[in-house]
Amino acid sequence: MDLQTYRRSIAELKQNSILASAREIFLARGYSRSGMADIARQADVSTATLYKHFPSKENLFQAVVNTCYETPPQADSALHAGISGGADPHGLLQQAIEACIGHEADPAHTALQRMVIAEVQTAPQLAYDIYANDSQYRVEHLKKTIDELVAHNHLRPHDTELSSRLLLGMIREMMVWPQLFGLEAAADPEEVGEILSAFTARYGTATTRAIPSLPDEA
Amino acid sequence: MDLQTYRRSIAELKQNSILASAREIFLARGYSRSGMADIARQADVSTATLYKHFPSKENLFQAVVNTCYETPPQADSALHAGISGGADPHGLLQQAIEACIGHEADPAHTALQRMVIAEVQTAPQLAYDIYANDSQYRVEHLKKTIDELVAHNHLRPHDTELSSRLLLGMIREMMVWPQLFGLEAAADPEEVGEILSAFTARYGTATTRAIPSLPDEA
Amino acid sequence: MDLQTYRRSIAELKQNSILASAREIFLARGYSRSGMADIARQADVSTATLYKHFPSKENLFQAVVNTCYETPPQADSALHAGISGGADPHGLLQQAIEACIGHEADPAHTALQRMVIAEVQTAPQLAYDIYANDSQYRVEHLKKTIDELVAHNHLRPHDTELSSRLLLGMIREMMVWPQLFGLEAAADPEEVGEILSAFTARYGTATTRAIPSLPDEA
Amino acid sequence: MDLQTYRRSIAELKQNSILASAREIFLARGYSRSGMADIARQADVSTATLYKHFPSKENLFQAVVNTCYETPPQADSALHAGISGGADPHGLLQQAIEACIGHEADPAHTALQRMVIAEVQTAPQLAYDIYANDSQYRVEHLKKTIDELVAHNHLRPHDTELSSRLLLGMIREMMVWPQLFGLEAAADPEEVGEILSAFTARYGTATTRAIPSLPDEA
DNA sequence: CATGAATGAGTATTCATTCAT
DNA sequence: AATGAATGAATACTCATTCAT
Repeated sequence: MDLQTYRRSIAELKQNSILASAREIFLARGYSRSGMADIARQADVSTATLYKHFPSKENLFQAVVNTCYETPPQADSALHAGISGGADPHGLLQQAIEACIGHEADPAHTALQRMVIAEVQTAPQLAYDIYANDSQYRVEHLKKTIDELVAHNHLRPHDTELSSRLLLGMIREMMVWPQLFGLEAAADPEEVGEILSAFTARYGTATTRAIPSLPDEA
Repeated sequence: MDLQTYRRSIAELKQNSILASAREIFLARGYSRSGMADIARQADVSTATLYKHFPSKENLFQAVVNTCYETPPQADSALHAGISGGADPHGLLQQAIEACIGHEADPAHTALQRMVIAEVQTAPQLAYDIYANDSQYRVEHLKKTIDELVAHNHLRPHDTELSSRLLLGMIREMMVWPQLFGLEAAADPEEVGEILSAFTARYGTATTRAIPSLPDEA
Repeated sequence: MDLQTYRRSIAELKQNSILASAREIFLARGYSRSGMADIARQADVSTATLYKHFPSKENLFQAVVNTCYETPPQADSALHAGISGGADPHGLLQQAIEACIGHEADPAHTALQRMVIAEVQTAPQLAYDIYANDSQYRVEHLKKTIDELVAHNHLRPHDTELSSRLLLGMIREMMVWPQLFGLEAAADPEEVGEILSAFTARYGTATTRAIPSLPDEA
Repeated sequence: MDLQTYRRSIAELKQNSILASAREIFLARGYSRSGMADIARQADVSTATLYKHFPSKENLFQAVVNTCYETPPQADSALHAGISGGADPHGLLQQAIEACIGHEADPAHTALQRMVIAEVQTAPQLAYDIYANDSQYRVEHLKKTIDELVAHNHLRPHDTELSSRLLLGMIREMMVWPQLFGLEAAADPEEVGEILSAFTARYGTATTRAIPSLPDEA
């Protein structure tokens, strides 16, 4: 039985090595320009071994994509701590937005999206899954904060699902879209501030709405 | 000299034929799955002729992408006519948004974006150009309307460049993003309405801002 | 010693298991389309064990082919019983022919022949052995009956080795040859009758020869 | 137009070169052990060119098989000349048999049959075609002579289709079967004589039947 | 100047065989 | 002694690009 465990651990090591190699190469070159031989070489295994672990290029690709979504659930304790302690509602929203930016601005994440987008025609299901998973993930994250603020009367009750998406859209326009086309996009505080203002202008209560104003309004 | 003109016209015809064929095939199959031989066959020229006109696949691809942006600037006469005639400001904004949606929802446009995104690593300059051109085009279109509305005091003075981008971001989140991942996305009037409300809430004057309200506000 | 015997019996079991598995797979798919891994899996042993028992694919193939010829010689008691009891000589010959057909029509037998023929260039000795073994087997079977009939004066004395081969040739033309090429071949009584007639016409005595006549002979 | 003819002639040369190379390699090694690269190399073309001419290995194989059956129709003038001139009926039959042997004993023919037999499971239609074509060809050839002899009362009227097949079966047993298994088989005059005798014993008229007799008959 | 035939360097995938445990 | 993971060499097939005519 010891042998089995040993072998399993070895296999896991190799598999991880392959996945890492594949991830790197796929992200760097895209799906079709990545060769199985290259991936194998970089993972220090033979192509045959590679195929023992992943029966096809597509399969390997999917596995790579999946590993990119196995992110450990990050503690959102800061949020709850803050809201109960009467923390600044603007600060909380801003934090949520910046967290979202942090995720979306990850170059690996962008590269992954590029690949999936490139393979929509070939692997529509994968693209659908990624879209659903990804958008859902981001929206839920934002929505949780927004719902919290609504619950504490810092935002007016409304369709928070939709408002989250609009918020996400503004963030993406600023951060993700340029990156997707290869541009470096840094989070500009002014832009983040304007996004925040636009959001509170629509969904804030009298208090929260009042704070950020247009430059020309006295 | 006549012979030269004749030859030049023939060459132009062939070039156009090649471009049309390449456009169709590229859009249908994506860059890497498109073969030069297929493009040549469909364009009814030899591969050698194809290579005379476009010295490489990448070059041809760039040319194809460029042709897609040589669309004639459509007359927006309706806008100016409307605004002078005291037309409904909400209606005008909505028209602008819907025009934007109409452009972005074009499947060919989406396919093109997919391809350019897929080739960012290979052709970063092209991707940059497309991003700049495309976003600029859409933003300018929206900005023109917004500026017009500002000029007529239907919106408050503000950084319309930025507000246009935020507006575009919300539109894209609803329309472009799903399509990019292969999902069908239809323009939902409610969503469009909410986008409009969010925009006017932030940038509208007292009059325009008041009209659409959250359901729970009396 | 007990341990050794035990081990030997285990080894024999495995060997048989491997042979059975290999036989099935070889016959079903042919030599080159059969994989050692598949054979091992079906025999429920590891590939290494398989290679311990049979050092190469070709070796295994030869062993398989050989097992197919280790069929126990079936008792032809019916024959001797019949001939002493003054049984119908035509009936006896017909029985022998039909027994031959029965053997040759076995799909497994045909598949085996196909494989051996396919591998003549690779394993000429094996092919030679099979040819010798197989033809000898069939010829001897027929010859025994023929000799018996000669002994009882139902056929004239002659080179029965040669006549057996001619008889076998006629049978094979009707049964084996089509099957070898994948056609279904059923034993047509008329054809069998004609073979019989042809045989007795040449080798029969006045009595036996007379019985089956050409349609146009009065 | 001259260019076209030139190119066509070149293409034909290459195609023939490929076919010759493929024929040789296929016949020497069998289908599955023959590599397209080897065939291309021997034909002095690139694999890509090979694939331009024959879109797949199977296709090439079929083409090779077909070329083996494009034998020029041999003049059978000897037959008709002979029969009208009152030639020896035994001699005519013997000639037909020997012609048949000549064809069947061709090593290339045997190798071809081996290959087709080996690929029955993969290409059943091809095997069927070859079987039908080949057997039909041989049978017809024999049948023509037999019919001729019947017409001239040298053989009794009978089902010549069937008798041809029986004759072919005897020939094949002596010549083809051993060769198929890799044995050299030479035409033994005694055996041919016996085949002839067996045939005339059954189908000959009183005259023709009488000539060759069993050694033990006075 | 246009052609289409030709190519070489690649592609993913398979398999008989061996080796560390 | 048995395992199953590992391998290297091979396989059929493709494609962007060039060259002789």
